[in-house]
Formats: sequence, structure tokens, C-alpha cells
Amino acid sequence: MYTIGQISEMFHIPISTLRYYDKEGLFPHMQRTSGIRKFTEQEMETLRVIECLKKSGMEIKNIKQFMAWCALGSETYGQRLELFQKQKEAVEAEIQRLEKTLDMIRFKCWYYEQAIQDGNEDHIHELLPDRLPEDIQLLYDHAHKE
Amino acid sequence: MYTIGQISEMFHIPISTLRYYDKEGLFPHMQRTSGIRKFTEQEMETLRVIECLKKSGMEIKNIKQFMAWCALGSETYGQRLELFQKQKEAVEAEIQRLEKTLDMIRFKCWYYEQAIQDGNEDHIHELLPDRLPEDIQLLYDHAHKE
DNA sequence: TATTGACCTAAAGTCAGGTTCAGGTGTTAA
DNA sequence: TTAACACCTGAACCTGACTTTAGGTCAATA
Repeated sequence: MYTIGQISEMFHIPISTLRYYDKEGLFPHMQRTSGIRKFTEQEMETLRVIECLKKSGMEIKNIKQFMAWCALGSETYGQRLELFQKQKEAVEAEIQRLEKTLDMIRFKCWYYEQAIQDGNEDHIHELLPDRLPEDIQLLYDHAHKE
Repeated sequence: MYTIGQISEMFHIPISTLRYYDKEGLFPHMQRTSGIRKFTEQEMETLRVIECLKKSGMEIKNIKQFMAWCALGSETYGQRLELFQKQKEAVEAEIQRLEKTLDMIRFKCWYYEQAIQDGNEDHIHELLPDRLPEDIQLLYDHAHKE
């Protein structure tokens, strides 16, 4: 049984953030003693799940929904599964998007490494093929005329 | 030479956003005719680079810095390279972080698929080994006591 | 001539996810 | 007993990236 200050230290989360999460309904079971929050093992577990879901980019309101479903018991397994399936797809799509972006950034790094070696961007443009992949072409165009 | 309305249609970006980008200094070379913005090929190229950098999660102020460096010529190749190198590292780190998160989400999907099959979470816990990897353990703990 | 449509501005509003502030309670330590 | 602490609240504030609003210019069309 811990106070908000102890939990704040243990999890390296500001007290204000913990109170904010509570206000948003993320600790549906939290008890109080004459107004003071009591964090039990259950709240600590909830906090670990919150951190996991937040890392995945899930919004507070969906995390709250999840906590509410947990509180309702086995009736809500389906909804909870669906929530995680959607989040799985969202994270997978985000990784795909970032991989594509990474290709563009890598091209830009190569481009400026060459430009620094050559002292200008002209030589690079002689090296480059006439047709580049579409995404790269965009960056090439920009570089060419800047 | 295009108007803001034409560019808005071509790039599927709201006019208000284009004006916002301009106000933030993202088009350092933009000309006007009696107050009206003229978007040339150069601004279109800039816009493509903005979209690329935004996709990578770069903040507007850093994009603005990049545009300013471009305007300064070959003196700033070093800074521009450094900017992209940092962004490359940031995106790579973000992908790593998301891959880890994905493992946790996949576990949760499996967990609820089992729970739905069994009608409860008890059977799963018999199946699970005593020691799980640390990240998974956290979710297991939570599930066990909810 | 009037009104429609496309442009302009500054300033305020929005949203998420917090943080800060002002003021209040209750318990322990000198 | 008074000061320091740790807790509490509601409300205002903050940041980033826009969006909306209110009001104004200017050219072309009915």
C-alpha cells in the first residue's frame, strides 16, 4: 500500500501525472483513506499496463475504456481482444510508414555526404540515374533546385 | 506558378495549413503579387520535403531550420547532414521501440484469444511458464489479478 | 451595380496530454 | 505552537500543430 509520492518515485512519473490519470478514470478500483489515494499492487499493475499501452501510442481514452472492460470481467474479453488487435494493426502500419521514411532519410544522408565530399551538389546529379524511385525523386528534385 | 487554392487541391493540404507553414517560415523564398502568394516549382519541392520530414516525426521548427540552411547554400551541408543523421537515429530508435511494444500487444492478443476459448483466464495461467520475459511478465501479472 | 468567389490578416479556438498555481487539510518534529 | 511536509482540489496554463472566425481586398460575372 503506497502513497502517490512513493509511486511517483518508484515509476519515475510525476505526481501531477498520476493525479491526471486518476482524474481520467484510469484507476477504476482506487481506494482512499480520508481523501488520500491508496496505491495497491493492483494500481501498480494498472500503471504498468498504462505504460505499455501508452508506448504503443494508444490514447488515454482507449486505455480508460480497456480498464473499464477489465473491471467488467469475462463478458468483455471480446472487446479487449478487438482493442489489442486494432492497436496491433496500428503499430504495424506505423512501423511500415517509418521504414519508408527511413529510406528517404538515408538517401538524404548519402546525398549530403557526397555534397560535402564534392563541395557542391552538381556532381551528385551526374551520378544519379535519370529515373529514381518515386519517393526519392521528390527529394532529388528538391535537392537539385535548392 | 500556382495559387494557394491550386496547391491545396494538388497536395490535399488545407489552405489554412499552407498559410500556417508560410507563417512559420517554411517557404523562405516565397514571392507575392499584391499580397497574394505565388507558389512556384520551388515551393512545391519544399512542400514535398516538408511532407517527408513531417512523416519522420520532425518538428516544424526543425524543418524551418533545414529550409533556412538550404537558403544559405553549400556552407551548411554539414548542418543539414547532421540534422538528417539525428533524424535517422530518432526514427530507427522509434522503430525499435515499436517492435518491442508489438511483442507485448501480440502477447495480449494471444492471451485474450485463449481466454475467449476457455471462457476464463485461469487455464491460460496453468499453461504459462513460471518465468516469462520481463516485459511480458508485467502484462501477465496484471491479467492474473484483474 | 451588386454579389460571388478567391484571396488576405490577426487573433482566438481546439485537442491531447499533461503541468502549474493558489489555496486548503492533516500529521509529525523542534 | 508553529513550521515543515505530504497530501488534496479546481482551475488556469502550456506546447505543437493546426483550424476557425471575423473582417477586409479585389476581380469577374449576373
